[in-house]
Formats: sequence, structure tokens, C-alpha cells
Amino acid sequence: MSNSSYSQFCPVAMAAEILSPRWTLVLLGEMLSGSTRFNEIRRGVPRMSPALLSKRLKELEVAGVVERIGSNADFPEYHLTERGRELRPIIMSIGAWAQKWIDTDVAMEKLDAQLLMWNMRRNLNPDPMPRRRTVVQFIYPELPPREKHWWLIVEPGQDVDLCSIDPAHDVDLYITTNLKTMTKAWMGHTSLSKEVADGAILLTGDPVLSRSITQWIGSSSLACAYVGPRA
Amino acid sequence: MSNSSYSQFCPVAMAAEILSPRWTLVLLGEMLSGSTRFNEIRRGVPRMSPALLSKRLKELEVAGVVERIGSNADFPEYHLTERGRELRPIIMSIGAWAQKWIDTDVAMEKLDAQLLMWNMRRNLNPDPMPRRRTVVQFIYPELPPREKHWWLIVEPGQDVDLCSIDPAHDVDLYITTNLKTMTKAWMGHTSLSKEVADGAILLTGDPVLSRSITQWIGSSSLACAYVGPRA
DNA sequence: CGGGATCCGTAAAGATACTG
DNA sequence: CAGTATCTTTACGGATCCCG
Repeated sequence: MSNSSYSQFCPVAMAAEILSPRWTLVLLGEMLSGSTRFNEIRRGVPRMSPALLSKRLKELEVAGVVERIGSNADFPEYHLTERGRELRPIIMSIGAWAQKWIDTDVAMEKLDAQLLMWNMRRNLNPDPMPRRRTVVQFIYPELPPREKHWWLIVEPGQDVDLCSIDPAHDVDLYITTNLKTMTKAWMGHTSLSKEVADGAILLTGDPVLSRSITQWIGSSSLACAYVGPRA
Repeated sequence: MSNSSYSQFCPVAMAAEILSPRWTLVLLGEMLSGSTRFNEIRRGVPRMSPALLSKRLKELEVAGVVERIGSNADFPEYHLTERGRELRPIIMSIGAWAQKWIDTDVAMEKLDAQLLMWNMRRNLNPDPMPRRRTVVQFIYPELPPREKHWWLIVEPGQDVDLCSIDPAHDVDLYITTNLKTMTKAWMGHTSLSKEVADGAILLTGDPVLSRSITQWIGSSSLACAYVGPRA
């Protein structure tokens, strides 16, 4: 690889050797979002083959951008080094550039319910929710059966759980909409409140949960770079 | 290509489809430095094959980052669109990240006299030079004959000329050094004045030209992002 | 000389399957 | 959970050639 490199002393070229290989930028974005376990990363980058993911992680480790922690008995975790964390403003500005310049309609041709739900699961903020188990069911009527129903299960003190098969719990809030609307709202292309007001997103169930939805539902960690403050 | 894409709605993934293909970042860096003609770009990115350069330019045109001007009789020029020019801070911050984190010694293994001289030619500032033809000869004693001698010919009102064969003009200033020192100075890794003071760069000839060297010799357009102001 | 197109061999990536 | 193994497809690099 170092042989087939750009062979330029220009720093951009040297950075490109690290950042340009296919999937690398997306992978770094996923790691900046906090994924550390192999299969956790896989779910965030579902179309990347495990072989390639493994290879990229090793390359980034050699480049000093990623470090593997836990070589002992337990399963390894992958963390960004300081060198890797300092890529955050770059990745964010790339995202902001794309948000500004890439046609939204084109972007919205690449919807993926599982990916969206997995990202929502990660960014959901349980703090404003009731201090009991809370179940939110998403319904995308236009999707095929396997992707139509999703459940987010929030239990105090635990990680949020995502299911695509009915967990047979009482549901506190139903969210009925189409995938495009939900994705746009979550990406910050449109306002969740506005879509609810327009009837494009239908909330049924607990009115308290319903009213506080903008507090707990989160948004793309990149969206904060585009639309406004949300640390 | 749009078929083999990342298929992620994440804006970083969409930008990566444009920015990640091999050579694209380096090419954009070269265009941000001002190259507009096909072979002019080639000289800045000498290891990129013309076929691939042509392909990349077309892809970037489709992406709306580059526009081709002059489809008429004369030769086409390639310019960045506004969308492309807004990549400048991103490319610059990538360069700054590399400058900070990538080992200088590793970087300095990829020296290329022709590329360095071509970049120096471009960034040389004739304004502080005398209002007559001025010839500067570079001598890299350690290099093989073909790369040992370089001439920059500055004529008022004309583009700077670069020769690797003796143009048989009177030489106003000789610069004798090794390629590594010259590259590091030009990249901003070290100070030109310091290398001259240390004797690592030897200046022979016109003392006026010699004293004003930091005014006209320029530096990497990326170096300004690292070391200090030089618009 | 500028601006490519073509052909071909190699290297990387994708799709699936399988394992400790 | 955390990866390999294998096979096919695509992309890339290098050389050559073409045309105005």
C-alpha cells in the first residue's frame, strides 16, 4: 500500500492515503458517533463487508488513528486515538458541505429503515422520559412487512433496545409516518414539530411523551452541525 | 458508480462518494492551487495517469464540483465551481491535520524534485524581484544528472518559466542545497532563513536577490495554514 | 504540444459462506 | 461476538496510440 501510494510530499496527499480508501470516511464517522465494537460498527455501516471492515480497522491502527483495546480475554474494542479524534471537525465540515450542496432528493433515494432506527436508538436521550420502562413503536406503512414495525425500548439505567419483531410489551407511544419524512426530520432537513403539525408524522398514545418528543428523540449527531445547537 | 455507492443517507457518506475515489483529494488540492489546464494539472499530480485524470474530471463535473470552460475552438479549462471552492477549508484542514500528525520523516521519503520545482514555479512571487529578467538556478548535488539542475526564469509581465536543461542565460542567483532541506523549507517544516544561516542552503550571486529571497520564493499554498500568514 | 482514448495486467472491493 | 475464506467483479496503473 505504501508502495502504491500517491508518492507526494504534499500533506493533503499523505492524509488522503489514510482517509481516501473506500468506506474509510464513513467508518470514521461511525466511530466518531461512538461505536466501539466490531459488530456495533457493522450495524452503523451495514453495507461494508466484515472482511473490509477488519482490514480498514487494521490500516487505521497502523496509521495511529484507531487503537484496539482489550487484547486479553474479552472482546476487543476499537477507539479513536487523539489523532483520530482530531479528525472530528474535518468529518463534521465534510458533512456540513454535503448537507449544503448535495441534492436532498438524491440523498433521500438511499433510505434505509434499519440504519435510521439504529442511529435513532443510539442518539435517543432517555433523560426527559418517564422513570419507568417506555416503549415507542414506529410504523412505516409503506414498507414491506419486515421493515414496517420497529420498537425502541427504554429502561432506566439500561441501554436503549431496538427490535424489529414485536417484543410484546405495552406500547406507550406509536409513531406513524413514512421513512422519508422520518429520515428528513432526523437529519435536520425538516423540523419534527412541523411534520407533526402537518400530519406527516402521526403520534398516538401517551400525550406527555408525545409533547416531549423533541426532547428525547435526538437527531443525527451531524445535524447539530447544520441546523443548530444540540450538544 | 451511483450503483456501487455507499447507499447511506448520511451526508458524510454522500460526500465520501465524491471525495474518496483515489486521487480525488489530491486533484482537488491541485485545482485549489490554481491549475486549470489538463496538462498543467498533470504536472501537479504527476503520478496520476491521464486516463484517470480525465475520468475524475468528468466525475467531478457531474458532481457539480468542477466545470469545463471553453468547449469551443480553444482548449478547455477546468475550474472549480462555488461548490468546489467551498471545499477549500476542508482540504486545508486535512492538510493541517496531516502536517500535525503524520511523521515528517515518513513524509520526506517521498521527495520529488520535479514536483517541488513545479510547485515553486507556481508559487513564486515576482513582485519583489528586479524589473528585469532574473534567472535562479537550483543545484541539488546529491541527485542524478537529470534532476540535479533546475532554472527558474522570471521575466516581468510573463509567467515564470521552469527548465531542467540549461537555458544558457546568465544566472543571477545560485541555490545549492539538498532536496530534503529545500522541500522541508518550502513546506514550512523549517525556516528558510534558518537553513541559510545554518549553511544547509547556500546562496551565491546577487546579494540583493539573496537577501530578499523570503519575499519572492513563496511557499506551499498549504504551508500558510500551518505556520503563519502568507496570503 | 494539449487532450485525451484504448488495451491489458494487477490490485482492491463486493457477495456469501463459514468458523473459533 | 468477532472475525476468515473464497470467489467474482470492478477499479486502478502503465503503456501505447490517436487526433487537431
